[in-house]
Amino acid sequence: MKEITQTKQTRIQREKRLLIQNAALEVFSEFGLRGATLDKIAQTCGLTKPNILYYYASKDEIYTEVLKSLLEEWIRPLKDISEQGDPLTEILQYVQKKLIMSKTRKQESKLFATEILHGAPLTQNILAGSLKETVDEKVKLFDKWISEKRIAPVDPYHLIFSIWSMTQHYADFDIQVHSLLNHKNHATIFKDAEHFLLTFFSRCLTRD
Amino acid sequence: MKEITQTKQTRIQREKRLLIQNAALEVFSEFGLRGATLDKIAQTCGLTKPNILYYYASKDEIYTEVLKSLLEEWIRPLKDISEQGDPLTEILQYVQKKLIMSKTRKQESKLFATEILHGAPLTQNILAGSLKETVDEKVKLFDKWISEKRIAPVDPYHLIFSIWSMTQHYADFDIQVHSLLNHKNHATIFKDAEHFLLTFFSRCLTRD
DNA sequence: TATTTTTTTGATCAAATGGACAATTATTTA
DNA sequence: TAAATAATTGTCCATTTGATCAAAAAAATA
Repeated sequence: MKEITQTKQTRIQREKRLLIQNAALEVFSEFGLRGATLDKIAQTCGLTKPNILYYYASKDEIYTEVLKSLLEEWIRPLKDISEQGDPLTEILQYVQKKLIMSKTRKQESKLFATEILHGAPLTQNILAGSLKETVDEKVKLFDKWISEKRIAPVDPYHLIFSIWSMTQHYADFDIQVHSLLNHKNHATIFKDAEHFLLTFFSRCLTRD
Repeated sequence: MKEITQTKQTRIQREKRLLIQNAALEVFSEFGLRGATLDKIAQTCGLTKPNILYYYASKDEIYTEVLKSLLEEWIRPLKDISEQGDPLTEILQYVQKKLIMSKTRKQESKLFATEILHGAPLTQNILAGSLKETVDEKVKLFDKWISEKRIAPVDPYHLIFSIWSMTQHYADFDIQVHSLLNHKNHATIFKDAEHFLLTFFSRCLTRD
């Protein structure tokens, strides 16, 4: 097996690794790290189990890689919040982006949630690292906006938590949401959710 | 092994079953259904594995029982919302109760979240049953309050989702919350969260 | 095309794990 | 206290599963 650190990857290596990652995301997000089996991943991507272990040293390595590539994408929208823009618009846009991610990246959301829920064994350094950095930066920005009276005073950390929790809820708890809404049309639910969230955060952030 | 359906349970049966349930809650909430092992549960409560299987037919049966007893308690505060009380006060009190549950019943919250996240294989009937019943009832009440202009107009279903998601976030994602808040004192975090949530929902529900 | 390198897989292993069971011990009941 | 019932445990089993490896097949390279 080739070293992961090598710079040159063959075409086949690139293709197969991606194939495995996609299958792994599907299986891990549904069953969790321990519930997922190499057999299921193999079956999902149409490879044999030893073949998978030719590309990845272990099940844990697959899990770690899937999670890593997910996390970057996960943080990005937060980084996009711009000091130049209108505060309320910027924040509401962030809410919208997060909600869209819940709709289009449900598997990623669930995988991330499961990871944190079970103690973030493989993510703790990232949580304390690049995520924390970005969050702290935006918290400062929010505090600035508050002191300039451009948004209503709220604890910026908890504001961010509220955006995360409310948007991700539609991905992570989709079973419950659909069940309670009589299995209403998927698009309708997200349209309603968007309207609710934008109203909600507008009201909350424009109060004196 | 005695039938579960029998009415008379011996003292030992009652004690040991409770012992097992508590240990199971601890282990299941940390590792999930598949990650939890009978050995771990046995070790946690100081019994032997065969002894556990003397009281429960299978691992799944333990899981189901723990989850069932959890769900009743989980729904209760929602039922407490009273038509007689002041609308805003009633809703804010519900928020507070849910937040307290996140603080004092973290394991239950995590177990429930994991269950829903992974497709609610053992809970779907309850979701569609007694929980849905209670939710629908309170949604009607909220709609009534809105039509009477006693609270601001919002989609009641999504309002409930927002309360659930924001409060449970402090239990389910505690690792992330603590990590981002520099491992600040536990009590302080919940005090801040409470203040944030009450401000948040007040603003949102008193807008015209 | 011949040689080398990469990729694939069937067979297999060892550890973990849910569960069974008979034998033993403790408790209750008559 | 003796008999009956309940509780406990050591031992064992079958299955699952992550991982190994040597041999075969395919692809790249010279």
